[in-house]
Amino acid sequence: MTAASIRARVRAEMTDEIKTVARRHLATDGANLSLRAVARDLGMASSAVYRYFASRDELLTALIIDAYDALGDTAEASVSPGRFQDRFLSACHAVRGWALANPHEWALIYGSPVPGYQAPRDTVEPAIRVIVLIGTIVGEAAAAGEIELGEPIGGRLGEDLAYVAQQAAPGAPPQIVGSGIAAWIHLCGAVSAELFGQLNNTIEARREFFELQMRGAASIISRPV
Amino acid sequence: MTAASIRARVRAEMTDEIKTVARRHLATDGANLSLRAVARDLGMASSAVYRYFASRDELLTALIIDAYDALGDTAEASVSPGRFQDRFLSACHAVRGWALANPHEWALIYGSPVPGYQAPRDTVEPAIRVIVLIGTIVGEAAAAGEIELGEPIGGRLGEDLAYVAQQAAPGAPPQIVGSGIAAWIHLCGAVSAELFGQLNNTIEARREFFELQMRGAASIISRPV
DNA sequence: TGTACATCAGTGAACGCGCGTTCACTGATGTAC
DNA sequence: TGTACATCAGTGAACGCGCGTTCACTGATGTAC
Repeated sequence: MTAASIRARVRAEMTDEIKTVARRHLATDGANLSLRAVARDLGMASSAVYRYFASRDELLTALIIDAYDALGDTAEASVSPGRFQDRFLSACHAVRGWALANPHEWALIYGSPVPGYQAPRDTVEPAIRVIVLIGTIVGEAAAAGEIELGEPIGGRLGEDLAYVAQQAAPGAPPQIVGSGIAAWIHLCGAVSAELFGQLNNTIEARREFFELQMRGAASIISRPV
Repeated sequence: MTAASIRARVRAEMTDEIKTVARRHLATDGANLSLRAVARDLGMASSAVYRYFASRDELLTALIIDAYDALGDTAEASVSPGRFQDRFLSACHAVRGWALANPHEWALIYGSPVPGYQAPRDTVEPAIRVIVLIGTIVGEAAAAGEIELGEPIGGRLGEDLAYVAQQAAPGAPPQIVGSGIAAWIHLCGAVSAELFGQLNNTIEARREFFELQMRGAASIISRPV
């Protein structure tokens, strides 16, 4: 191993360490996490962090990308061949499981936008992994004839959906793409509701309730309204 | 009008003015709104605000309660007698309309929790107005026979739902309460997705897509899975 | 009606704190000859 | 192999800022007799 590559590895490890500590700070500070506090926890001068991240926002961006990727990895890994509903539910439970294990990272990517923070372009690709996964599951089920097609969707919405289909799931019927996005939105809403406290003192059987909801979403996809 | 009541009115007006300015600051600062900045905008010393609110958190609480109440008023006012689906969709569109008009207040009440902020008890009652409204709509439709009952729900979730039904909609079958809560969660998820940017560069026909989703939610309620 | 007192809104200075970012620097480590 | 130089991680002080909250105070307005 060359000296240069050792240096690169040490640098990568330090970068990871900063991100790990920063992730911990998400719990207490949310998206207002403080560079100085992170540096303090690492026992280094706050200015040293600037060797690794050009600004606080860049660190935040790195955390966001990592969160999307970790969630994407988890969701993708959870899906194995099988029937539509099983695959869909696996993905949903994987998303929920990751979110429960990493609530503050979930809030970072699916919570209220951080005022003044503008996500750069390179967040887009990791950001769409879950919806692309759901699109794939739904598209394959449609191709396998497991899904009844609903009425075609016209108007502006029909065009939007046709465009998304063309970009992300060529060949998939637009109305299926619409159901897929709707299911994904319900999924995110269900996870956020649980995580952000909307079910407190109301529903304790959360996994069952989540499953009930996602079965409903799946049923709309396979037997549309 | 007695002198005392004049003073009380002036005080109430000043309180309102502070809240109005603070609401404006939600747009730029989110839930980190700064008491000093609010006072500055009002042309008064920051310490003067303490005549009206004991702390920053108390001001935040007032904004939260007001937001829940404004949303509750709007939703309740939108619902007139009629068939189940119309009533439900009216409520959904009213919620979405209010959220689009007041995005930062929506984020305050349905976005990620503010780190370190603990909502006091008096936020609970305003907070549940929308879900209570949906519960009422669903319950009345069930009583009128517009809704097919699904399979009874057993286990822990069944108990939770039975308890909620007993508290909030006496007489309503628990499985209907479950569908109502699920629909409300999808509603919140759909509004948040639109507001928090999840549909950017994907779906432009937002109202239509929202309607499609809420029709789906309504259909699950009236013809359960 | 007039006067003494109480109430209360608002001021301005201060406390003690934390923040992001910059900058000149030190010293270790690597590279080229 | 030894030396001169370049690279780069990390330091510590500083800049300029904003924050929530407290406190002693002023002065206007209301109340009780």
